[in-house]
Amino acid sequence: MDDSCCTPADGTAMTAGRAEEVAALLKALADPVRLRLVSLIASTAAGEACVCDLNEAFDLTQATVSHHLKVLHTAGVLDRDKRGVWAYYRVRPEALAAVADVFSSPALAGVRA
Amino acid sequence: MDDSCCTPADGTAMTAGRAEEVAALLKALADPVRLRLVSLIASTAAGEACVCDLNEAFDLTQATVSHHLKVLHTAGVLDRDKRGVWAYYRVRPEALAAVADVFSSPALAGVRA
DNA sequence: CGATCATATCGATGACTGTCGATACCGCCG
DNA sequence: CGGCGGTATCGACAGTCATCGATATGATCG
Repeated sequence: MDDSCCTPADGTAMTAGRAEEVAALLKALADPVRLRLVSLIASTAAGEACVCDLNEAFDLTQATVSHHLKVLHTAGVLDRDKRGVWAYYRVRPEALAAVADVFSSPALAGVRA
Repeated sequence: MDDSCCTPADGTAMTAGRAEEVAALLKALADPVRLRLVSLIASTAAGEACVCDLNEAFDLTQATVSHHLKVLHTAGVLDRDKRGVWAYYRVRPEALAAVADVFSSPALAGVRA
């Protein structure tokens, strides 16, 4: 009867609740436009970018870019700072680090060779 | 006229093409069920799991679990290995490492404090 | 105050996606 | 060979999402 089929999990796996959290964060980042937005903001010398610049970087409506920024902000990836007429966004490094941690953690990446 | 508003990007940002690639990978992972699937498989002693186990771990139809496995396989996150009647999936560590790398890279995470 | 400009919000629309039941495919066992 | 059981695929449906044009909000300038 060899091994029926199963190699049971050892309880190390991610809980359903944590999976929901991580999925929410990933969903915010799983879009080409939003990835480029984050990348653009992160690559500025000041560590922040104003919406006027971001609008011009894409072939999209101002409404659409604003929507993407809102999604990233709601997910905790970006911080908003309105100064005068202009709005500035900056990256929250903890959010990105959280993603890096999940996929560097032995529980996931540590599939021992 | 102070600083009109802009802090221009320095060309370090992610290209549109790369953003598409990364987004495709993230989209495959940005789902609670799929995250748990990957986690379950990665946490097995053998580094692989058969579909019969995975089906029982969720309150979902066998068709739905199979669909999620296909998405992960197509995205390059999982390897499939059909042995006899049973199908075994294992995690491709490179795929997860790729995600970890993107979000550890100075271009994104290196927003200096 | 009124005009103007930057940004956010709203409502609509077309595309995509997670889920299901049903069914097809394919090794296996008797 | 015929039936059985595990897995993948198909078609449908409901919910979500990216995008847009139009409009609201709110700060600045003349």
